[in-house]
Amino acid sequence: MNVLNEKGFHREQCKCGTYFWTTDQDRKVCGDPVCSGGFDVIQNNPAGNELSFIGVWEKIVEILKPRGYKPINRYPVVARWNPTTEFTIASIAAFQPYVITGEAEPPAKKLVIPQFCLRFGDIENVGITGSHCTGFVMIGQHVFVSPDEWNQSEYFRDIYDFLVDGVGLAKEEFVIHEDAWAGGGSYGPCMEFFSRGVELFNQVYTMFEQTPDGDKELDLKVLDMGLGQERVAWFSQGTPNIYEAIFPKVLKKLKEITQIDEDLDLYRRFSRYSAYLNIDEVEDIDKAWEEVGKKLNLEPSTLKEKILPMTGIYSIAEHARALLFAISDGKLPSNVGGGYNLRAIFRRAVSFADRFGWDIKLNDVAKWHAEELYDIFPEVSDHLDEVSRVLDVEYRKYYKNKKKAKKLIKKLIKDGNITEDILIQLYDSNGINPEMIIEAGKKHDIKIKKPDDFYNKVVELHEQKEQIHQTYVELSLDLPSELEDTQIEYWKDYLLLDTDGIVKYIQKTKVENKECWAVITDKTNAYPTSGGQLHDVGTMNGIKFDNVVKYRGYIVHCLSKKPDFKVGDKVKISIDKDWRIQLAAHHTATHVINAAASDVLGSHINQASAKKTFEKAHLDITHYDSLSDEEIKQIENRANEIIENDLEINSYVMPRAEAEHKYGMRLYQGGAVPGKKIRVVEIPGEDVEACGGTHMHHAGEIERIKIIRSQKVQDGIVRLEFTGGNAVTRLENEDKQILNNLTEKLGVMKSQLIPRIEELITKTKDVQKAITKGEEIDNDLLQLNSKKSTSLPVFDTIDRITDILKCTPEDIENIVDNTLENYQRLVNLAKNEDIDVDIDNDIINIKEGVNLLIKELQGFKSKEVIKISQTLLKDHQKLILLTLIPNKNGIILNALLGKELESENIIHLGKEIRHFVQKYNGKGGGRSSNFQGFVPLKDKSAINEFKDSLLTKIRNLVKAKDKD
RNA sequence: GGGCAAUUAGCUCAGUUGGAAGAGCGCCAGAUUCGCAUUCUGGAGGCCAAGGGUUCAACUCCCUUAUUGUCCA
Repeated sequence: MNVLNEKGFHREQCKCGTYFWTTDQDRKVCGDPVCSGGFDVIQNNPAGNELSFIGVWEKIVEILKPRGYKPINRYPVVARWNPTTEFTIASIAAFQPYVITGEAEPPAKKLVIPQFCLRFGDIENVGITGSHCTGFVMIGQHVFVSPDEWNQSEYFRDIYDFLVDGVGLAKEEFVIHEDAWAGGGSYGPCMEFFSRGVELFNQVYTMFEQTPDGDKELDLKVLDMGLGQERVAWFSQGTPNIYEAIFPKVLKKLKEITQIDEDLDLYRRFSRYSAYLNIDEVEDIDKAWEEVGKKLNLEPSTLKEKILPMTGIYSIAEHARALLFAISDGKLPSNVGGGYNLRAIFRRAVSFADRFGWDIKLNDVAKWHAEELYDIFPEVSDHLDEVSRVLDVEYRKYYKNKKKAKKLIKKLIKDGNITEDILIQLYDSNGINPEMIIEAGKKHDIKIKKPDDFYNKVVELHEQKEQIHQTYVELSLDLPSELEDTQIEYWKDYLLLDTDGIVKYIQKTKVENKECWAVITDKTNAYPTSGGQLHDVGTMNGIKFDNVVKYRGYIVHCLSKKPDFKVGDKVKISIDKDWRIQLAAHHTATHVINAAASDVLGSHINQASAKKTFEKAHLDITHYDSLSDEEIKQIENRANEIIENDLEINSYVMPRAEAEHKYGMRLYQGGAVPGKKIRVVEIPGEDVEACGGTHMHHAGEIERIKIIRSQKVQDGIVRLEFTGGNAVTRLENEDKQILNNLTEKLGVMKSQLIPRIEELITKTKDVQKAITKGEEIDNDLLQLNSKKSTSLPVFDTIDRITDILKCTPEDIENIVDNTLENYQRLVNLAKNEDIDVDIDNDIINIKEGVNLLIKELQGFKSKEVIKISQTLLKDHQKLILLTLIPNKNGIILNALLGKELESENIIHLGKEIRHFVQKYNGKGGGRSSNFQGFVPLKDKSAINEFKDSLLTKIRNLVKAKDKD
């Protein structure tokens, strides 16, 4: 490196193998803290200029802007534009993948960006090691140029000058490592700047890409320099840890509230060794504390007592800042996906506050951060209310879980015998870590051993169980290499149904496990399944195609019959009109719903996914709670209001950079979209999305939207299912049909349906109860006679009925049928008066204090008979009660013992009767006080014979018992 | 994206190898009291999350679904 030689550096190799550059003739180790023995920033701070956190950014702009670097705004931390990552983890992620691949123009050829990033790999180290953060700003120095414009020494000199002139670091103070960096299929050499054990930044020269044919120089060379704004600020100020340097105002407030016994001097000394407490690199964390204690001449317990409260407020402050950015950029804490990381840091922060009994709300801490960062990130102050609401919900969930955990632990302690498996299971299923249980155990003098490799075992548990995902069968076609991409016609106008195309390729193949003839034409208006919208159906020269798929740049029509045309022929492609209009209605409706949900619920609403078919559509939105009926109604009303206003739906195809500049990252609601140019669909003033779907011209064409239902599909994501256009009418007709059928079944008018169904349900219940309890049955219960009526629109009526019956609309008729049948059966039984037992005449006295009753009950269910028996036995505690229910296959036999006989141990019904019925090919069993079973006897006289001998048997058994 | 757990009275939860649905709190009534609190007695309140399967018999076993929670990537 010419520049380095010119500045007086020379090259050395460290014992760890790394090549490095230094001005120090005697230096033999590289700058990594492991090789050079811990951090050394704090002693004799080497930086000449003290820069505040924001000052670092200001200084870099001051030095690099005159040299042609354009300062640009940060991108969101939720990387919607980037299909390779969920969160923005580095400044270069803002330009991945499409700028790097050359598909999209960069905002400027040379730029600097203060990119807030999230990384959750080191959560446990935050606050402890003094240098780790989950959220941090990576200042990017980026250049995107062709190979002939590339000037590596210049880029190196620019950042070198920032370090020497901007930070005021003498060149003797740093060491530069040579290394290589690879990622995303491309790679290049890099230079890492270390000083006193701290890596300040890393400059990567991405110049090559790996291809199957070997390495190739990239058409677009990329400079990727990422500088930790926090680290440089810390370094230049020489504070005891990174946190004191980056948010001093927030820390000041936290220290006021907590009144902690701050010992910065101790932390200063401690921080020299805190890298030894890095969870990732240390095997036994307790031992590590011990060692650090030794070096500081302190007992590990005293050390922890002094240091931990400080790590507590650092963690709280750090996590609150990360949460502030993540939530205001549209990510919600959740139990799945990336949202889980947010929940993890939230809970870690809150548990620090709980452990020390501090009265701190993260909502406030986030607000203070927004204030402290206002000069560099004013945008995070815009969403503070929403952030606060999200945090409140999170607090609620946290405390609910904690309460539950306490209860579980209490129970466990009571039961004793806490095994390793139980510990693992509790952690995995209930989130209760072993430390909590051990602590609780101590209070009750129960020793619980935590296995040494606990967390490894948890990981193992998951490794064993996790299976390989099913991959769908992909289409594979042998396409000629010169075939050009299909020209897309369907963006022009959704009502364009017919178009001509030249056949380019025909092959018999299988698509989604169905045989078909795949046909590719030079251009087509047939929409392939994509962006959550189902494919078109239609005909090609009269031959039906019922599927259309995307295959690389081609659109493949899947024909159901062998085509009679050949390659080179001109064919007419026609799309099914109803199908196309319906899908367009559903797709446009999805955008309308998205806008309406955002209006009603707040700006945190983002699309998580969506699906549009012929029958219905659904949209998954990010929201922290399930929706109330009221909210759903509001969204539906708002959506229909947009339709009534008949706003125009505009679509433009424009360069990606221009679209991003004009509309921002909200564009990527449906996910990342490839291509230099993207299509933007806009409902002016309501919604803008990058979208390739077929859309209507005006919102009014949707006619109306009906939200069918909403459900929480996972924590933080709510699904709205709805229909639009003709599908609403179709659905309405289906529902009308259901209601018509119901009026017939129940013999009422439509307006009386709801009260009648309610009546049916309650009277069925009441009759059943009256029968089983032997109560007098009110005549009113034996007929459906309510005259009440309520008048509701069709959809609302169906909604009400599904509520009452706790079922889906499809099941309504079935359930009403079953309930009616059951009601009729019960009414007949009640009228029969068969249940009234003439106790005095029917009871047989076996001996003193033991009575027997045998009773046949037609048309009852086994459960009902048991209930009736119970009622009867309440008044006759010295009774052995036998009941028979004849049905078409035989008789169901039940036997019960009265309470008084039960204690006298007079007979073992379960065993004895079981033994007895086996002679009749019967089956059954039970306990000493009851029997349930079945005997396959159908003939009346056979049943009577069976009854008699059963009576004799029981009488003999009871008498025999007497003799013992 | 995947794994695991839970779902029983208005609430918090028990329920043994399948064999008669329970407790505490709350609610209602009666007694005690000048009245309230308290205490005592009695009572109401359950499609055991939904659907299917196995079985003579399912809260219990198996499968599917829903909801809630949790852990991992």
